[in-house]
Amino acid sequence: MAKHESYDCVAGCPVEATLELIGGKWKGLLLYHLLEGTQRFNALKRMLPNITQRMLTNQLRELESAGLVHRQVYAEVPPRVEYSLTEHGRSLAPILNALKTWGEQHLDRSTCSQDSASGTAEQASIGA
Amino acid sequence: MAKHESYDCVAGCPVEATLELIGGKWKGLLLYHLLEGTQRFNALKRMLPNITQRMLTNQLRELESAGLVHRQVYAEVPPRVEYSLTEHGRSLAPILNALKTWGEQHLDRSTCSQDSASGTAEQASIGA
DNA sequence: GCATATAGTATCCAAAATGATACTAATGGA
DNA sequence: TCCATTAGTATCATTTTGGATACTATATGC
Repeated sequence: MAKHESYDCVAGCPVEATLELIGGKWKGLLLYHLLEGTQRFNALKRMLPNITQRMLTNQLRELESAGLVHRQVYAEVPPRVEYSLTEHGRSLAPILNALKTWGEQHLDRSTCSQDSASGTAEQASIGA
Repeated sequence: MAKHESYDCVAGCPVEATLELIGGKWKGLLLYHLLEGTQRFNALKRMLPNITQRMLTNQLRELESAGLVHRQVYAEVPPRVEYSLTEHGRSLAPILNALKTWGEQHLDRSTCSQDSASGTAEQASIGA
């Protein structure tokens, strides 16, 4: 999504601005996983099997410059880098949970490859 | 943002899926404005001064196919088309409000051109 | 001496999103 | 007769995103 520097909105501007921070391809996911606690680079990579290193680095750096994520480097070999949410990032928790809840209630679950509930059918397909 | 068809996430998937629905460049804004009620095409265009017709049509159509927005065409001349939220769309209200509140509290207000509160300075700039 | 692991970079390319601009139809009013 | 209005389309160019691939450093274990 292209950034817009001058928000030409009068009313909904903060909505767009917030959406821009968390709207990268993997950012929602990353934030969501980091909500569970500090994670190393490779741990995150394992959680997102299809992400490339480039994108993982990239998205994490963007989250870092947005002040949402803290990056802690340990001078060891092999290197160790731990990522965690800042206070700022943790304050997104209600939003992330709202997104998750809405998605679970309103989107067809079948798009997700695996999930615990596969027999129960109380989920609404989009048209409903 | 590129769509991903097969959500490779096990846990945060609904977060990403929901984000995809509302993550278009103007979608957050459009949904936010439609929360206030039914709007005609040109009314929306006036609310988003920098949007092009192409993008407005485009984003509205996408919201429509996502089942979030209803498009009512009146066979008049000149044409009249009214856009409103579906139930599905209205159910996003908590999310949109959460995004707005978070943005107001955590983002530097100065990026926004105009807004009512310009004297009070209780907003935190990003670094805080 | 060599492979392994970690957390990256660098480069190039493809695809998707967005923007600019010009065009349309039908009717009412000046 | 001509212009304005509405809600679009069509076409093209540009920008932004995302993906593939190959490359790096260095201590450790074998």
